[in-house]
Amino acid sequence: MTKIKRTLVTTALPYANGPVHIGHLAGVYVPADIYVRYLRLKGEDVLLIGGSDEHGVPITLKARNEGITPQDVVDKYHSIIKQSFADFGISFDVYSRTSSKTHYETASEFFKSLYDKGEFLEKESQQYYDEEAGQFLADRYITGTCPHCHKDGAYGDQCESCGTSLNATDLLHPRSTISGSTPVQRTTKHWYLPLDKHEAFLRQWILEEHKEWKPNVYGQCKSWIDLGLQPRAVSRDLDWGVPVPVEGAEGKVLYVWFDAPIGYISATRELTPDWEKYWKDPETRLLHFIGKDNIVFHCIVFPSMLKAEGTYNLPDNVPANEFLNLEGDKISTSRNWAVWLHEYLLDFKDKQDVLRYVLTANAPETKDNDFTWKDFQARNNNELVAIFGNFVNRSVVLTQKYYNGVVPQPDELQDFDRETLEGIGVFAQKTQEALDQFKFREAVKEAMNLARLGNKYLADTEPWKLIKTDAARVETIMYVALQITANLAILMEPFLPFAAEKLRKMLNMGQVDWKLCGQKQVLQTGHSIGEAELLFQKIEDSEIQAQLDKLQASKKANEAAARTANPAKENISFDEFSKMDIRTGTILEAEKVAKTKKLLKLKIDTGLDQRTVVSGIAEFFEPETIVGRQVSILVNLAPRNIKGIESQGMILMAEDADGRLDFVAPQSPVKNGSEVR
RNA sequence: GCCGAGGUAGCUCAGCUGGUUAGAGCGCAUGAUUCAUAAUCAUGAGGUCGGCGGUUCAAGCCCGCCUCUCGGUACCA
Repeated sequence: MTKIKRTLVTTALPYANGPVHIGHLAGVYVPADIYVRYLRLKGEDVLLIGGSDEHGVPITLKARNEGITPQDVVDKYHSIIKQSFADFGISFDVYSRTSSKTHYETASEFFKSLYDKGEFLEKESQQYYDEEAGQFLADRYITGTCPHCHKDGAYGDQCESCGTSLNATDLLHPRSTISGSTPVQRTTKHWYLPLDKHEAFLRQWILEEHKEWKPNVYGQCKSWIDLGLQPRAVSRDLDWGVPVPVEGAEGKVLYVWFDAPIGYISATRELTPDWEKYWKDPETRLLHFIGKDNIVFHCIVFPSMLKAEGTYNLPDNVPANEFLNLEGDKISTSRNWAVWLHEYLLDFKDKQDVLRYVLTANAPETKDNDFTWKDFQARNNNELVAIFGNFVNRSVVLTQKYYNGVVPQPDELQDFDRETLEGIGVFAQKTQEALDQFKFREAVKEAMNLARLGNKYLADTEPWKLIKTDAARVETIMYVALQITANLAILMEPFLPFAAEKLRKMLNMGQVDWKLCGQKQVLQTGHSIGEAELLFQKIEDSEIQAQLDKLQASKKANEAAARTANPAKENISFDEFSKMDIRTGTILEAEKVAKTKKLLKLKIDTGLDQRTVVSGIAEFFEPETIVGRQVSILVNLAPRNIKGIESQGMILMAEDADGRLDFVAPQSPVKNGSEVR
């Protein structure tokens, strides 16, 4: 086992096409920040790396839609994100961006290094090219008719109507969304990272040597490796990104997934000339904090890149979190179903620690979790205010009242005093053990337990009563209570840095010294503390209601948007319409197609014949309930084999805004085989 | 369908290599208390550990089947 001298912590680079929300925070930035603050307090050599991920097609699309440049888009979001992180207290050593000059150089060098070593495959393929715009088209820039469901408006990579992932070259009637022209296929060359060649290594490295990774991470890796790894293109034909640094690669950039993780390296390089020490010295430990959507990149793809390059360390652990939901629904940027960090910071001024606490105490460590405003309020009022803030306030107020703020001289300790002082060490120890294992939820709970210990100590000793009868005893009691208070000022620092600092100021403690954490004497007798000040404020119902109203408003806006029907397709002639032969028919039999989720095999009496149709409606209808129903069926659609069944025709369905399907059929019984027109 | 992760008190979660009456916090009830932002402290109620079957002296934990949730993947004429 190599001795660890330093730690490099990376946090997933937020994509610069929108601000940061609580899901990002809970999954990545809050735990990473807690961990790094903890290591720093222990005096360890550690760096926290972050930055904005600014390349990729979605950003170019957003720029085009808004009539601005991609650089404008990323400039806008990069500054919002960077500022909100800073205000929130995520203690990055560097927060960079992938549009920086250093990153272009680093990513180019990295590519060049793998290229020179022959680690890439070169492959030519057919891609669509827009002759009017003079450029190759990314999949998202092409729309056309889906070859599966025959709906218009499918994208080159996916049909949003039926959900199928596509190759752009499969689309019928493709159109460029840039110029509207019909693109032509051209041959283009790309480089591929042969992940399949690294499979044996990955199997050994992850499945054998990293059994200690979190179950969700380990399991997902195993799933992917067992599924078989494919070569992955590392370049694309696009003009936004890091140019591929080889001859004859004009108009090609590095694929965003390839350049983004290299952003960690670039950022480190911007930070320190010693960057190689953090990336290549085997005595450095590399940790990636990410969300579960990023597991494949950080456990399979990026390590393969690093391994192929040959001089870099591989990650030691990848403590990926699950997802956070919001009030029962999935967080969504496009649907504006989120609590945005920059808005939170305005709505809840100086309450960074409240959000940090709630997201830590309710972190999605082992499974998806739900954030609710009611829980947010309860945790603030019942835990931060009532347990932690209240205990601190009690001990400081009493000290002011009895001793003018001077830490008293303890008299002889009783057993209960000794047990309580021992308890400080126990909770400090438990907190640290949990932090060492990335169990942040448990860690913050143990830290809170120290405050509970304080409340219990005061309740049991009742100094406000003894002050009248046994003043000497009260000196001991207040001494002990103050040691707990001072310990809290240290122990809470990783979790609640703002409150911890305020508390240290209140106690006139000066700099945090983690070595004192868990000690029985942190404040010396005779030391003067300041006036009591509330660490946390109660949050009123009205504030919570305002947030709920805000969410309700975006829900309404979404519903309104969903009600807007898609624009009409271009006109066709009557002849074109009459080519379609639609008839009424009756479902005679229906059964689920084995091993599928959506498919029903239907037998239809079309009035002409009885035929079999496979239809993707199983999610909405039980087979037995639709037998006997009349339907409309397109009878002259070319037959197609689906899951080994010849499907002869297509049942017409209407799709509701939420994706629900319903039959399009006559209102009253009509003879089977009647023409629909 | 296949792969992965989950399903433990009303809510959020712990439960080590299977071992005595299954735990914590919040919420709830009762009592104590007033230094404190009606905060705190104590006590209590509440669980057929998703379901069925099996292995075992013993299963929340192991095995098989089923079921629900989340993610990935296949299917959608």
